[in-house]
Amino acid sequence: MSTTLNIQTEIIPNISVDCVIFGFDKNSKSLNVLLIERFLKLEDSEVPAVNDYVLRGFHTFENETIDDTANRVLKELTGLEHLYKKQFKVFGDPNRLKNEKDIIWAQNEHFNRRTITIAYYVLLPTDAFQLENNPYKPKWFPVNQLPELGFDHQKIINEAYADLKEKVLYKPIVFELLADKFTIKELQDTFEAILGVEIDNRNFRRKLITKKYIIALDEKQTGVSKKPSQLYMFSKDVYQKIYKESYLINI
Amino acid sequence: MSTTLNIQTEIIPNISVDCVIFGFDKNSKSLNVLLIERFLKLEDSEVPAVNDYVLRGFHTFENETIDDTANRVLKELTGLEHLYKKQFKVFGDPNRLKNEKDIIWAQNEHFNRRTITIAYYVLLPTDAFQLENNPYKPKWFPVNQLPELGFDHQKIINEAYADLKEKVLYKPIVFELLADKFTIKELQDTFEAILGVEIDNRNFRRKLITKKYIIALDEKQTGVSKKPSQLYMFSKDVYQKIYKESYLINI
DNA sequence: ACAAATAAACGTCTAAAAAACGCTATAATA
DNA sequence: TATTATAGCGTTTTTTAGACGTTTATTTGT
Repeated sequence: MSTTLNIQTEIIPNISVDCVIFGFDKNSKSLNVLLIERFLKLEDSEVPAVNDYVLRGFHTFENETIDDTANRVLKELTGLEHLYKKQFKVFGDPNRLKNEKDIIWAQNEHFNRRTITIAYYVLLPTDAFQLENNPYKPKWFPVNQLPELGFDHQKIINEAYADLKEKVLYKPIVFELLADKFTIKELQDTFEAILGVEIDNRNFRRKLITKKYIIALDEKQTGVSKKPSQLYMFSKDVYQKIYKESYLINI
Repeated sequence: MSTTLNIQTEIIPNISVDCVIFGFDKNSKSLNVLLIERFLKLEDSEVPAVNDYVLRGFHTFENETIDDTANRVLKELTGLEHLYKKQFKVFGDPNRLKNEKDIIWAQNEHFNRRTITIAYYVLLPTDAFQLENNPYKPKWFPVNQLPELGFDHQKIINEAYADLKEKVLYKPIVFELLADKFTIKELQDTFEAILGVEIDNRNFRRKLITKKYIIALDEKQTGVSKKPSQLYMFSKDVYQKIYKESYLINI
Protein backbone atom coordinates (compact mmCIF):
# COMPACT_ATOMS: atom_id res chain seq x y z
CA MET A 1 0.00 0.00 0.00
CA SER A 2 1.28 3.40 -0.95
CA THR A 3 1.65 6.12 1.64
CA THR A 4 0.59 8.77 -0.84
CA LEU A 5 -2.24 10.90 0.46
CA ASN A 6 -5.40 9.88 -1.28
CA ILE A 7 -7.46 12.97 -2.05
CA GLN A 8 -10.13 11.09 -3.94
CA THR A 9 -13.46 12.74 -3.34
CA GLU A 10 -17.04 11.85 -3.92
CA ILE A 11 -18.70 12.18 -7.29
CA ILE A 12 -21.66 14.49 -7.77
CA PRO A 13 -24.32 11.93 -8.65
CA ASN A 14 -26.47 14.12 -10.89
CA ILE A 15 -23.81 15.94 -12.93
CA SER A 16 -21.77 14.35 -15.69
CA VAL A 17 -19.62 15.42 -18.61
CA ASP A 18 -19.79 13.77 -22.03
CA CYS A 19 -17.25 14.33 -24.78
CA VAL A 20 -17.86 14.11 -28.50
CA ILE A 21 -14.37 13.39 -29.81
CA PHE A 22 -14.06 14.34 -33.46
CA GLY A 23 -11.06 12.92 -35.28
CA PHE A 24 -10.13 13.70 -38.85
CA ASP A 25 -8.52 10.87 -40.80
CA LYS A 26 -6.55 12.51 -43.58
CA ASN A 27 -6.08 9.22 -45.44
CA SER A 28 -9.73 8.34 -45.77
CA LYS A 29 -10.67 12.05 -45.67
CA SER A 30 -13.29 11.23 -43.10
CA LEU A 31 -14.53 13.08 -40.05
CA ASN A 32 -14.97 10.49 -37.33
CA VAL A 33 -16.41 10.25 -33.85
CA LEU A 34 -14.88 8.12 -31.11
CA LEU A 35 -17.34 5.79 -29.38
CA ILE A 36 -17.16 3.05 -26.79
CA GLU A 37 -19.23 -0.07 -26.57
CA ARG A 38 -22.04 -0.40 -24.06
CA PHE A 39 -22.62 -4.05 -23.30
CA LEU A 40 -24.69 -5.74 -20.61
CA LYS A 41 -25.77 -9.36 -20.33
CA LEU A 42 -28.19 -10.16 -17.55
CA GLU A 43 -27.82 -13.49 -15.74
CA ASP A 44 -31.15 -14.95 -16.81
CA SER A 45 -30.87 -14.17 -20.51
CA GLU A 46 -29.10 -15.54 -23.54
CA VAL A 47 -29.10 -12.35 -25.61
CA PRO A 48 -27.44 -9.23 -24.27
CA ALA A 49 -29.84 -6.72 -22.72
CA VAL A 50 -27.75 -3.81 -23.90
CA ASN A 51 -25.33 -3.85 -26.82
CA ASP A 52 -24.73 -0.54 -28.51
CA TYR A 53 -22.38 2.41 -28.53
CA VAL A 54 -22.10 5.56 -26.43
CA LEU A 55 -19.92 8.59 -25.88
CA ARG A 56 -17.49 8.37 -23.02
CA GLY A 57 -18.48 10.41 -20.00
CA PHE A 58 -17.64 10.80 -16.34
CA HIS A 59 -19.38 12.20 -13.33
CA THR A 60 -17.84 15.34 -11.89
CA PHE A 61 -16.07 15.11 -8.56
CA GLU A 62 -17.10 17.38 -5.70
CA ASN A 63 -13.81 19.28 -5.78
CA GLU A 64 -13.28 19.39 -9.53
CA THR A 65 -14.08 21.93 -12.23
CA ILE A 66 -16.26 20.90 -15.17
CA ASP A 67 -13.32 21.44 -17.51
CA ASP A 68 -11.22 19.07 -15.45
CA THR A 69 -13.87 16.38 -15.68
CA ALA A 70 -13.69 16.76 -19.45
CA ASN A 71 -9.89 16.56 -19.27
CA ARG A 72 -10.19 13.36 -17.27
CA VAL A 73 -12.42 11.82 -19.94
CA LEU A 74 -9.98 12.80 -22.66
CA LYS A 75 -6.91 11.58 -20.81
CA GLU A 76 -8.54 8.24 -20.16
CA LEU A 77 -9.63 7.73 -23.73
CA THR A 78 -6.80 9.24 -25.75
CA GLY A 79 -3.91 9.54 -23.29
CA LEU A 80 -3.62 13.15 -24.40
CA GLU A 81 -3.88 16.44 -22.56
CA HIS A 82 -4.35 20.04 -23.73
CA LEU A 83 -6.66 19.12 -26.54
CA TYR A 84 -8.90 21.71 -28.12
CA LYS A 85 -12.28 21.37 -26.45
CA LYS A 86 -15.48 23.35 -26.60
CA GLN A 87 -18.20 23.14 -23.99
CA PHE A 88 -21.20 23.58 -26.24
CA LYS A 89 -24.39 22.57 -24.48
CA VAL A 90 -26.06 21.04 -21.45
CA PHE A 91 -28.43 18.14 -21.90
CA GLY A 92 -30.71 18.02 -18.92
CA ASP A 93 -34.11 16.90 -20.02
CA PRO A 94 -35.88 15.02 -17.18
CA ASN A 95 -36.79 12.33 -19.71
CA ARG A 96 -33.33 11.93 -21.21
CA LEU A 97 -33.32 8.22 -20.39
CA LYS A 98 -36.48 7.09 -22.00
CA ASN A 99 -35.87 3.85 -23.84
CA GLU A 100 -35.74 0.43 -22.21
CA LYS A 101 -32.03 -0.17 -22.64
CA ASP A 102 -31.11 3.11 -21.04
CA ILE A 103 -33.27 2.34 -18.03
CA ILE A 104 -31.84 -1.15 -17.61
CA TRP A 105 -28.37 0.29 -17.88
CA ALA A 106 -29.04 3.08 -15.42
CA GLN A 107 -30.44 0.65 -12.86
CA ASN A 108 -27.49 -1.66 -13.26
CA GLU A 109 -24.99 1.17 -12.81
CA HIS A 110 -26.98 2.83 -10.03
CA PHE A 111 -27.18 6.04 -11.98
CA ASN A 112 -29.25 8.95 -10.86
CA ARG A 113 -32.26 9.01 -13.17
CA ARG A 114 -32.15 12.81 -13.40
CA THR A 115 -28.60 13.46 -14.42
CA ILE A 116 -27.69 16.51 -16.41
CA THR A 117 -24.72 16.17 -18.66
CA ILE A 118 -22.47 18.95 -19.83
CA ALA A 119 -21.35 18.18 -23.35
CA TYR A 120 -18.02 19.06 -24.94
CA TYR A 121 -16.65 18.41 -28.34
CA VAL A 122 -12.99 17.87 -29.00
CA LEU A 123 -10.94 18.09 -32.17
CA LEU A 124 -7.83 16.10 -33.06
CA PRO A 125 -6.29 14.09 -35.89
CA THR A 126 -7.20 10.40 -35.61
CA ASP A 127 -3.54 9.42 -35.73
CA ALA A 128 -2.68 11.53 -32.68
CA PHE A 129 -2.92 8.43 -30.49
CA GLN A 130 -3.33 4.68 -30.76
CA LEU A 131 -6.59 2.89 -30.12
CA GLU A 132 -4.95 -0.44 -29.23
CA ASN A 133 -4.44 -1.40 -25.60
CA ASN A 134 -7.16 0.95 -24.49
CA PRO A 135 -9.37 -0.86 -21.94
CA TYR A 136 -12.50 0.95 -23.16
CA LYS A 137 -12.00 -0.39 -26.69
CA PRO A 138 -12.95 2.87 -28.35
CA LYS A 139 -13.67 2.86 -32.08
CA TRP A 140 -13.82 5.56 -34.72
CA PHE A 141 -17.02 5.90 -36.75
CA PRO A 142 -17.61 8.29 -39.65
CA VAL A 143 -19.90 11.02 -38.35
CA ASN A 144 -22.44 10.22 -41.06
CA GLN A 145 -22.42 6.46 -40.46
CA LEU A 146 -22.82 6.07 -36.74
CA PRO A 147 -23.99 2.82 -35.14
CA GLU A 148 -26.97 2.56 -32.80
CA LEU A 149 -26.32 4.93 -29.93
CA GLY A 150 -27.44 4.75 -26.31
CA PHE A 151 -29.02 7.48 -24.17
CA ASP A 152 -29.51 10.78 -26.03
CA HIS A 153 -26.04 10.54 -27.52
CA GLN A 154 -27.18 10.70 -31.12
CA LYS A 155 -28.75 14.04 -30.31
CA ILE A 156 -25.63 15.24 -28.53
CA ILE A 157 -23.46 14.32 -31.51
CA ASN A 158 -25.85 16.01 -33.93
CA GLU A 159 -25.72 19.23 -31.98
CA ALA A 160 -21.95 19.06 -31.61
CA TYR A 161 -21.58 18.56 -35.34
CA ALA A 162 -23.93 21.45 -36.11
CA ASP A 163 -21.91 23.72 -33.83
CA LEU A 164 -18.65 22.57 -35.40
CA LYS A 165 -19.94 23.22 -38.92
CA GLU A 166 -20.83 26.72 -37.93
CA LYS A 167 -17.69 27.57 -35.98
CA VAL A 168 -15.31 26.21 -38.56
CA LEU A 169 -16.39 28.95 -40.97
CA TYR A 170 -15.19 31.86 -38.87
CA LYS A 171 -12.81 30.48 -36.25
CA PRO A 172 -9.44 28.87 -36.91
CA ILE A 173 -10.32 25.51 -35.43
CA VAL A 174 -9.78 23.26 -38.47
CA PHE A 175 -6.11 23.22 -37.63
CA GLU A 176 -6.89 21.26 -34.48
CA LEU A 177 -7.98 18.37 -36.70
CA LEU A 178 -4.61 18.23 -38.45
CA ALA A 179 -1.03 17.61 -37.42
CA ASP A 180 1.15 20.66 -36.79
CA LYS A 181 2.56 20.37 -40.29
CA PHE A 182 -0.02 19.99 -43.01
CA THR A 183 -0.50 20.51 -46.74
CA ILE A 184 -3.02 22.88 -48.27
CA LYS A 185 -4.77 19.90 -49.83
CA GLU A 186 -5.22 18.30 -46.40
CA LEU A 187 -6.67 21.53 -45.10
CA GLN A 188 -9.10 21.59 -47.99
CA ASP A 189 -10.02 17.93 -47.44
CA THR A 190 -10.79 18.76 -43.83
CA PHE A 191 -13.13 21.58 -44.73
CA GLU A 192 -14.81 19.42 -47.35
CA ALA A 193 -15.31 16.56 -44.91
CA ILE A 194 -16.77 18.81 -42.22
CA LEU A 195 -19.03 20.84 -44.45
CA GLY A 196 -19.89 18.13 -46.95
CA VAL A 197 -19.16 20.40 -49.91
CA GLU A 198 -16.69 20.57 -52.77
CA ILE A 199 -14.27 23.47 -52.86
CA ASP A 200 -12.36 24.74 -55.89
CA ASN A 201 -8.78 23.76 -55.20
CA ARG A 202 -7.22 26.72 -56.99
CA ASN A 203 -9.24 29.39 -55.27
CA PHE A 204 -8.95 27.71 -51.90
CA ARG A 205 -5.19 27.39 -52.25
CA ARG A 206 -4.73 31.04 -53.22
CA LYS A 207 -6.98 32.27 -50.46
CA LEU A 208 -5.22 30.29 -47.76
CA ILE A 209 -1.66 30.78 -48.91
CA THR A 210 -2.04 34.54 -48.81
CA LYS A 211 -3.03 34.49 -45.14
CA LYS A 212 -0.16 35.67 -42.99
CA TYR A 213 -0.83 33.09 -40.32
CA ILE A 214 -0.40 30.18 -42.74
CA ILE A 215 3.34 29.78 -42.82
CA ALA A 216 5.24 27.78 -45.42
CA LEU A 217 7.90 25.54 -43.90
CA ASP A 218 11.24 24.54 -45.43
CA GLU A 219 9.88 21.07 -45.80
CA LYS A 220 8.02 18.93 -48.25
CA GLN A 221 5.93 15.83 -47.91
CA THR A 222 7.83 12.54 -48.03
CA GLY A 223 6.78 9.02 -48.92
CA VAL A 224 4.25 9.99 -51.53
CA SER A 225 4.27 8.60 -55.03
CA LYS A 226 3.27 11.88 -56.63
CA LYS A 227 4.71 15.35 -56.61
CA PRO A 228 5.34 15.99 -52.93
CA SER A 229 3.55 18.99 -51.58
CA GLN A 230 4.71 21.89 -49.50
CA LEU A 231 4.13 21.72 -45.76
CA TYR A 232 2.64 24.60 -43.84
CA MET A 233 1.93 25.47 -40.23
CA PHE A 234 -0.68 27.64 -38.56
CA SER A 235 0.55 30.46 -36.34
CA LYS A 236 -1.93 31.22 -33.60
CA ASP A 237 0.15 34.21 -32.53
CA VAL A 238 -0.02 35.86 -35.93
CA TYR A 239 -3.71 35.05 -36.20
CA GLN A 240 -4.55 36.72 -32.93
CA LYS A 241 -2.57 39.82 -33.76
CA ILE A 242 -4.42 40.24 -37.04
CA TYR A 243 -7.91 39.38 -35.88
CA LYS A 244 -8.08 41.54 -32.79
CA GLU A 245 -11.37 42.92 -33.95
CA SER A 246 -12.53 42.92 -37.52
CA TYR A 247 -16.21 43.79 -37.11
CA LEU A 248 -17.41 42.71 -40.47
CA ILE A 249 -21.13 42.30 -40.18
CA ASN A 250 -21.92 39.20 -42.13
CA ILE A 251 -25.58 38.50 -41.67
CA MET B 1 -57.52 26.26 0.23
CA SER B 2 -57.77 25.52 -3.45
CA THR B 3 -58.63 22.07 -4.66
CA THR B 4 -56.32 22.43 -7.65
CA LEU B 5 -53.84 19.63 -7.88
CA ASN B 6 -50.50 20.89 -6.71
CA ILE B 7 -47.79 19.37 -8.85
CA GLN B 8 -45.04 21.41 -7.26
CA THR B 9 -41.92 19.30 -7.10
CA GLU B 10 -38.64 19.50 -5.30
CA ILE B 11 -35.82 21.67 -6.52
CA ILE B 12 -32.50 20.15 -7.48
CA PRO B 13 -30.28 21.76 -4.86
CA ASN B 14 -27.05 21.87 -6.86
CA ILE B 15 -28.32 23.01 -10.27
CA SER B 16 -29.46 26.52 -11.08
CA VAL B 17 -30.08 28.67 -14.11
CA ASP B 18 -28.99 32.32 -14.35
CA CYS B 19 -30.15 34.70 -17.06
CA VAL B 20 -28.26 37.66 -18.42
CA ILE B 21 -31.08 39.77 -19.81
CA PHE B 22 -29.80 42.22 -22.42
CA GLY B 23 -32.14 45.05 -23.31
CA PHE B 24 -31.50 47.63 -25.98
CA ASP B 25 -32.85 51.10 -25.30
CA LYS B 26 -33.24 52.76 -28.67
CA ASN B 27 -33.70 56.20 -27.15
CA SER B 28 -30.48 56.29 -25.16
CA LYS B 29 -28.86 53.91 -27.69
CA SER B 30 -27.62 51.84 -24.81
CA LEU B 31 -27.20 48.11 -24.34
CA ASN B 32 -28.39 47.34 -20.83
CA VAL B 33 -28.42 44.42 -18.43
CA LEU B 34 -31.29 43.73 -16.05
CA LEU B 35 -30.23 43.20 -12.43
CA ILE B 36 -31.94 42.71 -9.10
CA GLU B 37 -30.80 43.90 -5.71
CA ARG B 38 -29.28 41.51 -3.19
CA PHE B 39 -29.83 42.85 0.29
CA LEU B 40 -29.31 41.24 3.70
CA LYS B 41 -29.24 42.85 7.15
CA LEU B 42 -28.24 40.61 9.99
CA GLU B 43 -29.95 41.10 13.37
CA ASP B 44 -26.85 42.13 15.25
CA SER B 45 -25.59 44.73 12.80
CA GLU B 46 -26.36 48.30 11.78
CA VAL B 47 -24.90 48.14 8.30
CA PRO B 48 -26.24 45.62 5.80
CA ALA B 49 -24.12 42.52 5.47
CA VAL B 50 -24.92 42.22 1.79
CA ASN B 51 -26.03 45.04 -0.47
CA ASP B 52 -25.24 44.65 -4.13
CA TYR B 53 -26.72 43.44 -7.39
CA VAL B 54 -27.06 40.03 -9.00
CA LEU B 55 -28.57 38.31 -11.99
CA ARG B 56 -31.88 36.60 -11.41
CA GLY B 57 -31.66 32.85 -11.22
CA PHE B 58 -33.70 29.87 -10.11
CA HIS B 59 -32.96 26.33 -9.16
CA THR B 60 -34.22 23.72 -11.56
CA PHE B 61 -37.13 21.55 -10.46
CA GLU B 62 -36.80 17.77 -10.52
CA ASN B 63 -39.33 17.42 -13.34
CA GLU B 64 -38.38 20.45 -15.39
CA THR B 65 -36.12 20.99 -18.40
CA ILE B 66 -33.27 23.48 -18.14
CA ASP B 67 -34.90 25.62 -20.80
CA ASP B 68 -38.07 25.75 -18.74
CA THR B 69 -36.16 26.93 -15.70
CA ALA B 70 -34.84 29.76 -17.84
CA ASN B 71 -38.37 30.46 -19.08
CA ARG B 72 -39.53 30.64 -15.48
CA VAL B 73 -36.86 33.22 -14.66
CA LEU B 74 -37.84 35.29 -17.67
CA LYS B 75 -41.56 35.10 -17.01
CA GLU B 76 -41.05 36.17 -13.40
CA LEU B 77 -38.85 39.09 -14.30
CA THR B 78 -40.33 40.38 -17.53
CA GLY B 79 -43.79 38.80 -17.73
CA LEU B 80 -42.85 37.66 -21.22
CA GLU B 81 -42.59 34.27 -22.87
CA HIS B 82 -40.96 33.07 -26.08
CA LEU B 83 -38.00 35.41 -25.79
CA TYR B 84 -34.82 34.75 -27.71
CA LYS B 85 -32.50 32.96 -25.36
CA LYS B 86 -29.12 31.35 -25.77
CA GLN B 87 -27.67 28.85 -23.32
CA PHE B 88 -24.05 29.84 -23.58
CA LYS B 89 -22.03 28.35 -20.73
CA VAL B 90 -21.99 26.46 -17.47
CA PHE B 91 -20.31 28.00 -14.46
CA GLY B 92 -19.40 25.21 -12.10
CA ASP B 93 -16.12 26.03 -10.45
CA PRO B 94 -15.99 24.45 -6.96
CA ASN B 95 -14.80 27.83 -5.64
CA ARG B 96 -17.44 29.95 -7.32
CA LEU B 97 -18.56 31.43 -4.01
CA LYS B 98 -15.37 32.78 -2.65
CA ASN B 99 -15.92 36.21 -1.16
CA GLU B 100 -17.39 36.87 2.28
CA LYS B 101 -20.71 38.29 1.13
CA ASP B 102 -21.42 35.33 -1.08
CA ILE B 103 -20.75 32.93 1.77
CA ILE B 104 -22.95 34.85 4.21
CA TRP B 105 -25.68 34.93 1.62
CA ALA B 106 -25.37 31.24 0.79
CA GLN B 107 -25.57 30.29 4.47
CA ASN B 108 -28.60 32.49 4.99
CA GLU B 109 -30.43 31.02 2.00
CA HIS B 110 -29.28 27.46 2.76
CA PHE B 111 -27.69 27.16 -0.64
CA ASN B 112 -25.65 24.20 -1.66
CA ARG B 113 -22.05 25.40 -1.67
CA ARG B 114 -21.26 23.45 -4.83
CA THR B 115 -23.94 24.63 -7.18
CA ILE B 116 -23.38 24.68 -10.89
CA THR B 117 -25.28 27.28 -12.80
CA ILE B 118 -26.29 27.06 -16.42
CA ALA B 119 -26.14 30.55 -17.87
CA TYR B 120 -28.36 31.96 -20.62
CA TYR B 121 -28.48 35.32 -22.23
CA VAL B 122 -31.64 36.84 -23.50
CA LEU B 123 -32.27 39.65 -25.98
CA LEU B 124 -35.18 42.06 -26.03
CA PRO B 125 -35.96 45.78 -26.38
CA THR B 126 -36.06 47.48 -22.97
CA ASP B 127 -39.54 48.83 -23.69
CA ALA B 128 -40.98 45.36 -24.24
CA PHE B 129 -42.24 45.35 -20.66
CA GLN B 130 -42.60 47.62 -17.63
CA LEU B 131 -40.30 47.50 -14.64
CA GLU B 132 -42.81 49.00 -12.21
CA ASN B 133 -44.84 46.72 -9.93
CA ASN B 134 -42.26 43.99 -10.22
CA PRO B 135 -41.63 42.57 -6.73
CA TYR B 136 -37.96 41.93 -7.51
CA LYS B 137 -37.40 45.61 -8.31
CA PRO B 138 -35.21 44.88 -11.31
CA LYS B 139 -33.18 47.73 -12.78
CA TRP B 140 -31.47 48.29 -16.11
CA PHE B 141 -27.76 49.09 -16.11
CA PRO B 142 -25.65 49.93 -19.16
CA VAL B 143 -23.45 46.91 -19.82
CA ASN B 144 -20.35 49.05 -19.49
CA GLN B 145 -21.40 50.69 -16.22
CA LEU B 146 -22.48 47.86 -14.00
CA PRO B 147 -22.72 48.20 -10.21
CA GLU B 148 -20.96 45.89 -7.75
CA LEU B 149 -22.08 42.38 -8.53
CA GLY B 150 -22.44 39.36 -6.26
CA PHE B 151 -21.22 35.80 -6.83
CA ASP B 152 -19.40 35.32 -10.13
CA HIS B 153 -22.02 37.31 -11.97
CA GLN B 154 -19.61 39.89 -13.35
CA LYS B 155 -17.77 37.03 -15.01
CA ILE B 156 -21.00 35.54 -16.32
CA ILE B 157 -22.05 38.87 -17.83
CA ASN B 158 -18.63 39.38 -19.38
CA GLU B 159 -18.76 36.02 -21.08
CA ALA B 160 -22.34 36.54 -22.22
CA TYR B 161 -21.39 39.89 -23.72
CA ALA B 162 -18.35 38.41 -25.45
CA ASP B 163 -20.51 35.70 -26.97
CA LEU B 164 -23.12 38.22 -28.06
CA LYS B 165 -20.51 40.42 -29.74
CA GLU B 166 -19.29 37.45 -31.70
CA LYS B 167 -22.65 35.99 -32.68
CA VAL B 168 -24.14 39.29 -33.74
CA LEU B 169 -21.67 39.43 -36.61
CA TYR B 170 -22.86 36.33 -38.37
CA LYS B 171 -26.29 35.46 -36.99
CA PRO B 172 -29.46 37.54 -37.35
CA ILE B 173 -29.95 38.10 -33.64
CA VAL B 174 -29.82 41.92 -33.51
CA PHE B 175 -33.44 41.96 -34.52
CA GLU B 176 -34.35 40.42 -31.17
CA LEU B 177 -33.20 43.63 -29.50
CA LEU B 178 -35.61 45.75 -31.54
CA ALA B 179 -39.36 45.93 -31.95
CA ASP B 180 -40.89 44.09 -34.92
CA LYS B 181 -40.93 47.31 -36.90
CA PHE B 182 -37.69 49.23 -36.89
CA THR B 183 -35.75 51.79 -38.87
CA ILE B 184 -32.37 51.21 -40.50
CA LYS B 185 -30.88 53.82 -38.18
CA GLU B 186 -32.11 51.94 -35.12
CA LEU B 187 -30.55 48.78 -36.49
CA GLN B 188 -27.29 50.61 -36.96
CA ASP B 189 -27.48 52.08 -33.44
CA THR B 190 -27.93 48.59 -32.08
CA PHE B 191 -24.86 47.26 -33.83
CA GLU B 192 -22.86 50.28 -32.71
CA ALA B 193 -23.94 49.85 -29.09
CA ILE B 194 -23.13 46.15 -29.03
CA LEU B 195 -19.81 46.36 -30.82
CA GLY B 196 -18.70 49.75 -29.53
CA VAL B 197 -17.78 50.97 -33.00
CA GLU B 198 -18.93 53.63 -35.43
CA ILE B 199 -20.40 52.51 -38.73
CA ASP B 200 -20.75 54.60 -41.89
CA ASN B 201 -24.46 55.21 -42.20
CA ARG B 202 -24.56 55.30 -45.98
CA ASN B 203 -22.74 52.01 -46.50
CA PHE B 204 -24.62 50.31 -43.70
CA ARG B 205 -27.93 51.41 -45.11
CA ARG B 206 -27.11 50.21 -48.62
CA LYS B 207 -25.83 46.88 -47.39
CA LEU B 208 -28.88 46.18 -45.25
CA ILE B 209 -31.56 47.45 -47.59
CA THR B 210 -30.38 45.16 -50.35
CA LYS B 211 -30.88 42.07 -48.17
CA LYS B 212 -34.02 40.23 -49.22
CA TYR B 213 -34.98 39.44 -45.66
CA ILE B 214 -35.12 43.11 -44.66
CA ILE B 215 -38.56 44.09 -45.85
CA ALA B 216 -39.77 47.67 -46.24
CA LEU B 217 -43.24 48.24 -44.79
CA ASP B 218 -45.91 50.62 -46.03
CA GLU B 219 -45.34 52.67 -42.94
CA LYS B 220 -43.24 55.51 -41.71
CA GLN B 221 -42.15 56.61 -38.28
CA THR B 222 -44.55 58.91 -36.46
CA GLY B 223 -44.00 61.47 -33.71
CA VAL B 224 -40.52 62.48 -34.77
CA SER B 225 -39.49 66.07 -35.35
CA LYS B 226 -37.36 65.31 -38.38
CA LYS B 227 -37.97 63.59 -41.68
CA PRO B 228 -39.74 60.42 -40.63
CA SER B 229 -37.95 57.29 -41.60
CA GLN B 230 -39.11 54.19 -43.33
CA LEU B 231 -40.02 51.20 -41.17
CA TYR B 232 -38.71 47.73 -41.95
CA MET B 233 -39.23 44.24 -40.66
CA PHE B 234 -37.00 41.17 -40.56
CA SER B 235 -38.30 38.02 -42.22
CA LYS B 236 -36.91 34.94 -40.55
CA ASP B 237 -38.50 32.76 -43.23
CA VAL B 238 -36.74 34.50 -46.06
CA TYR B 239 -33.49 34.51 -44.12
CA GLN B 240 -33.58 30.78 -43.56
CA LYS B 241 -34.36 30.04 -47.18
CA ILE B 242 -31.41 32.10 -48.37
CA TYR B 243 -28.88 31.04 -45.77
CA LYS B 244 -29.47 27.32 -45.93
CA GLU B 245 -25.81 26.84 -46.53
CA SER B 246 -23.54 29.60 -47.69
CA TYR B 247 -20.18 28.08 -46.75
CA LEU B 248 -18.03 31.12 -47.04
CA ILE B 249 -14.88 30.28 -45.14
CA ASN B 250 -14.03 33.41 -43.29
CA ILE B 251 -11.02 32.62 -41.17
C1' DA C 1 -45.53 81.68 -46.04
C1' DC C 2 -40.85 80.88 -45.99
C1' DA C 3 -36.15 79.85 -44.48
C1' DA C 4 -33.29 77.19 -41.52
C1' DA C 5 -32.07 73.00 -39.45
C1' DT C 6 -31.66 68.14 -39.33
C1' DA C 7 -31.74 63.55 -40.26
C1' DA C 8 -33.23 60.29 -44.02
C1' DA C 9 -32.09 58.53 -48.29
C1' DC C 10 -29.75 58.08 -52.68
C1' DG C 11 -25.55 58.05 -55.68
C1' DT C 12 -20.59 57.57 -57.36
C1' DC C 13 -16.09 55.96 -57.37
C1' DT C 14 -12.24 52.82 -56.02
C1' DA C 15 -10.15 48.96 -54.14
C1' DA C 16 -10.33 44.45 -52.54
C1' DA C 17 -12.05 39.92 -52.46
C1' DA C 18 -14.58 35.90 -54.36
C1' DA C 19 -15.75 32.82 -58.07
C1' DA C 20 -14.98 30.62 -62.32
C1' DC C 21 -11.89 28.49 -65.20
C1' DG C 22 -7.34 27.55 -68.09
C1' DC C 23 -2.92 26.02 -67.84
C1' DT C 24 1.93 24.41 -66.31
C1' DA C 25 5.28 21.92 -63.17
C1' DT C 26 7.14 18.13 -60.64
C1' DA C 27 7.92 13.86 -59.00
C1' DA C 28 7.34 8.50 -58.77
C1' DT C 29 6.90 4.39 -61.43
C1' DA C 30 6.16 1.56 -65.19
C1' DT D 1 11.55 8.11 -71.38
C1' DA D 2 6.64 8.35 -71.42
C1' DT D 3 2.71 8.31 -68.28
C1' DT D 4 -0.01 10.11 -64.80
C1' DA D 5 -1.72 12.15 -60.69
C1' DT D 6 -1.55 15.83 -58.03
C1' DA D 7 0.75 20.32 -56.80
C1' DG D 8 0.67 24.84 -57.95
C1' DC D 9 0.45 29.32 -60.88
C1' DG D 10 -2.28 32.64 -63.79
C1' DT D 11 -6.32 35.44 -65.91
C1' DT D 12 -10.83 37.32 -66.14
C1' DT D 13 -15.33 38.49 -64.32
C1' DT D 14 -18.35 39.46 -60.69
C1' DT D 15 -19.38 40.82 -56.14
C1' DT D 16 -18.69 43.28 -52.06
C1' DA D 17 -16.63 46.73 -49.02
C1' DG D 18 -15.16 51.34 -47.98
C1' DA D 19 -14.90 56.20 -48.54
C1' DC D 20 -17.39 60.20 -49.33
C1' DG D 21 -20.61 63.76 -52.00
C1' DT D 22 -25.45 65.15 -52.77
C1' DT D 23 -30.45 65.44 -52.53
C1' DT D 24 -34.95 65.04 -50.17
C1' DA D 25 -38.54 65.30 -46.72
C1' DT D 26 -40.08 66.99 -42.64
C1' DT D 27 -40.48 70.07 -38.36
C1' DT D 28 -39.80 74.39 -36.26
C1' DG D 29 -38.85 79.14 -35.70
C1' DT D 30 -39.75 83.76 -37.67
